[in-house]
Amino acid sequence: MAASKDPRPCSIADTLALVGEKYSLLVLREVCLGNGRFDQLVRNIGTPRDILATRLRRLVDAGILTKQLYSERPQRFEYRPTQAGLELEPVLMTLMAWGDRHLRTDSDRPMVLEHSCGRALAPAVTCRACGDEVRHEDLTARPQAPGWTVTGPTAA
Amino acid sequence: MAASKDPRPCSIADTLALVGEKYSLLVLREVCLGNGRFDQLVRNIGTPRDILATRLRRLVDAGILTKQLYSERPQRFEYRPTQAGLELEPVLMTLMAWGDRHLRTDSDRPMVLEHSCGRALAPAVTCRACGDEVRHEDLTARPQAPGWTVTGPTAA
DNA sequence: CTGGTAGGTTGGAAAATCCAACCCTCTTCT
DNA sequence: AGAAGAGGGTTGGATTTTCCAACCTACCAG
Repeated sequence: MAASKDPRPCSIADTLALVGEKYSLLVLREVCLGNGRFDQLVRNIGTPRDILATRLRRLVDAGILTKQLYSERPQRFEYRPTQAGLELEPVLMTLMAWGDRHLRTDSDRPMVLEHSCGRALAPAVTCRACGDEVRHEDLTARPQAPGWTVTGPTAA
Repeated sequence: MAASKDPRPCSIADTLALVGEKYSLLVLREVCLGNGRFDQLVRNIGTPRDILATRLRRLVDAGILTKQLYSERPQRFEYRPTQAGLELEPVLMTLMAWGDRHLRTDSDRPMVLEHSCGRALAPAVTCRACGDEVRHEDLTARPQAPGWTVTGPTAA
């Protein structure tokens, strides 16, 4: 992940630098589902074992996963999300919702998340301040760093 | 992007197959900000030009971006999000919110999104059915495909 | 007619990925 | 006791992507 040149400073880019490599978010998906063992991860994600090992190290280093001992003898480990890892679940939910809507039909959904209210989860992103669902037209981007402008209808 | 073996069928994985390659979501970020020209993208993202060209083709093919002519002579193009592309903005918002919270201090934020309600956007993911903010413990995963289980506290 | 801008393409070196095979430590079966 | 797993990785070498600088085309301005 060579960060080229002098790109716009951005939390999206910084977050993707941690979890944007191939398979990383799928590891998080499985770990959030409770499938945190190495062989489960290999099977459920379909990743090469060596790549998985490097991703796991990276996610643990980043504080997104922890390695928990679940058996002393033989020593066996399981990966679990930290609080920070759990806070990435909204990213997974929005990705999943998009795929369900644009890449599949209603009858074709490979997984349904049921919310405690009893309905299948349809996630909406809302503004914590006013509660309204966030639409593109309601956003104004205000770059804080000098020199980084925004030209579109969303401009500041 | 070789999809190995026989992984869990999943809309997250399918969506990432379209937008999960390096730089793709940053392209979408810039395009959503209105910076859709080739050289703007190169400068703001810091991507090699050839990779950018490949990503743009892929995103246009996927129906996430469109290539708009904005000048006849000389022929000049600009990339813009389609409706489907705009519907990926929630992914960007949740990624940005995570980075702002975990990778930065409050005074250090490189960009602030202002919502039409007048406050800086703090996005929350809520259940469209009941309106509550979605917490990890309130979700139950129900795999629809046979053979794909979930073992954790989130299990079905 | 020289230089500059916009939007790319090309070729070769460097890095990441993929895959199969292997290793080590237990536990269980016979 | 010996053989066969299961779990959790590591290693070596072939393949694929990325990276980077240079180049190309079309047009416009001085």
